[in-house]
Amino acid sequence: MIVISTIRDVAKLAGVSVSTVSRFLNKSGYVNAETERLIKDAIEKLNYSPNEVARGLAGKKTNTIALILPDISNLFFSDLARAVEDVAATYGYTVIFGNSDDQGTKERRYIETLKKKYIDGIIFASNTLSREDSEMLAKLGIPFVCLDRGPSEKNGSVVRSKNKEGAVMAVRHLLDVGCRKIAHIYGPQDLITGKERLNGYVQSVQVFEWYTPTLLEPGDFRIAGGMAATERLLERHPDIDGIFAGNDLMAVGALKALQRRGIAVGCQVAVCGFDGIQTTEITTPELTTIAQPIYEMGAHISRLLIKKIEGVLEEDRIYELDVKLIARDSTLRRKVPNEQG
Amino acid sequence: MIVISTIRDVAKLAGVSVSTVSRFLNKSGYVNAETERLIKDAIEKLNYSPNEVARGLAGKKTNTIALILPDISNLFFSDLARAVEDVAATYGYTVIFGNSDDQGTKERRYIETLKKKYIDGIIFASNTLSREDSEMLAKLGIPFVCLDRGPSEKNGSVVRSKNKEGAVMAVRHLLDVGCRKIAHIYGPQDLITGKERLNGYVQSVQVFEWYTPTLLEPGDFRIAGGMAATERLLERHPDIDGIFAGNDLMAVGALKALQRRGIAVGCQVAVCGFDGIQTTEITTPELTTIAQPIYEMGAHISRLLIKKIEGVLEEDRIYELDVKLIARDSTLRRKVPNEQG
DNA sequence: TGTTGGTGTGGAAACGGTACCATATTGATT
DNA sequence: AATCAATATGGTACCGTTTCCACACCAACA
Repeated sequence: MIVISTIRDVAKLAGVSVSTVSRFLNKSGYVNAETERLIKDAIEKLNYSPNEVARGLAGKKTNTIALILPDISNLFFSDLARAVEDVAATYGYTVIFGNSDDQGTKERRYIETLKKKYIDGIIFASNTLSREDSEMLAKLGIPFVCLDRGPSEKNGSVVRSKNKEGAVMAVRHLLDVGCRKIAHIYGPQDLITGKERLNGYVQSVQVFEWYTPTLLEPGDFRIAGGMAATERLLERHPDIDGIFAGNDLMAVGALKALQRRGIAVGCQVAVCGFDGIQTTEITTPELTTIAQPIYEMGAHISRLLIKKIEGVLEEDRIYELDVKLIARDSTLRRKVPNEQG
Repeated sequence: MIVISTIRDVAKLAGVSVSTVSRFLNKSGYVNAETERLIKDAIEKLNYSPNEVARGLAGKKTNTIALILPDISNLFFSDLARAVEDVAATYGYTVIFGNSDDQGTKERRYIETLKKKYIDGIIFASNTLSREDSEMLAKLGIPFVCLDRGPSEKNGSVVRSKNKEGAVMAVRHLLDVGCRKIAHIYGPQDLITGKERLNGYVQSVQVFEWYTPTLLEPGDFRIAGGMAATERLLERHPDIDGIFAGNDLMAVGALKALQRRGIAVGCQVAVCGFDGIQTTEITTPELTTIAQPIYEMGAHISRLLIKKIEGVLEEDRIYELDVKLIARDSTLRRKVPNEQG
């Protein structure tokens, strides 16, 4: 067993007081250049590094943040988590993660635990945060930021992308490649992502005479839901030639359902997703999608939280990031323009 | 700002000493039934719950474990992470994660940080842990367990699956569906998964006259690597009718390369992967794979670590979990037996 | 010459728990 | 009546930091 040295050991070896060492470590207050050398040497010799737990207790700062998300095994969130951790590590923060499965109880349990652990701040990528909880956090003085939330409450800063605008882009793209009857599989309406994308779709298509509300079909943001929704759509409207899915997973489901019916994706029916997860490159044909800057969102939200923690930032804001159309083979139709891949 | 109460507040309100409250909280030592009631009431009234940081400092136990993996955005590891967190939460542990990108330096940096934070134990799903590091951890008395490591060193317990056996299963399956010239795209040979799967393949095929070492091609366990390897294989052996890829991502790459050449996957060339990640259900055709029980591995390794932490477990062992063939359309050939899907 | 103000340092009380040790009471045992 | 073990409780040092406060020194300034 190795013996770990403490600040007292350093102080003793350097022949100064504990306070002086502490002042040196934190660059707070005066330390003579000469003394500094002594302390540095002692630290070197003892291979000392400060105990973070003791620091946490004394200073109520643990250099740890938490990331609460619905499910880390969901592609979107694992990408996000990667970004969050990258940025956090850069700033010297450690990341704790928790899966909420979109259940308020689980989320609350995490908050409870995190509070006891003096976590410095929380990122909610989960959307079950209730008003009471957010107020509680505010009262406790725990900084937090949210992903994909509406501006409904005064709940911290929010990072999201231009969902409605993206939906408009998707529809326009489908029209551009020649679609004349476009259906939409929309996501859960308690999620801003589900709602805004639906809004964008409706706004874009309602001017056309072919539009009818039966071209709308609900999905659950998952593959199976996308498949089922597609089946129902084809039942009602065998003549649709374009599907805009509320997210990529449902688009994958649509792809599978179409293929199962022997419908050629791209030629007969064009499919466009939303999110830009890695999986879209894996399907055959590759999936056209409105890509959110997932990594950037994670990096941004993470930086935001850290700024809040360190007091650099005070007012809460909503940040809307740009989305980007990535046209691929799932929307490759007759009138092929000789542009991007 | 809410005022948080301490154990002293509870003691005062209950009219007992701090020690008694502590004894009650930890169920250590005697506490009279009457006193217990008083304490319980006080705790209730003050909405008290013990400060984990102070506990950590006093007891050197933080109820926090760390999960070091190459990249959380990699499907395999995000599945694993989900399992680890689920189990950890059940046992009252919180999970910190870190991306090592398989770089020893990053890994070492995490260890350094975790040590200072009195983390209770570490799971290494990353394979860059050096002998010195593992010895250091042992000296520091920090329990740890590893995923997918060889028994080379005396480094904690190891959880992995039957890689060689799985490779043998893969080859047998390819032969069963009628393949007569099977190539193998192997993974990095510094990983036990890469090595053992290659072993299994070679052992299974070397008895056949068609076998030649040029049917082996290295890959990097990623999609692009799988594509490139497939290209090279087809160059050398245009007549191969089966490909066993060392993991699913490379199998996806093979799929893409074959499709790009207009080769019908399943009919002309059968493809089998290894791992059983979700993505295998998304490709067209769906990918046959040797599935590792990923969730189970994560759950198991996590339970193992917790047992080590709590002293229930002492000797280190290697646990080898069973793999399972999941036959899908990517290996659907002429002689179709009317069995499973 | 007494008063500033910057520089440099140490002592000690927090932070919020745990755990060891001392002490007290009780009923049973010898 | 003395001894003992089980029950019950309190006091306090300790975990390893930070931070506040007191104090000392020195140069400059009025």
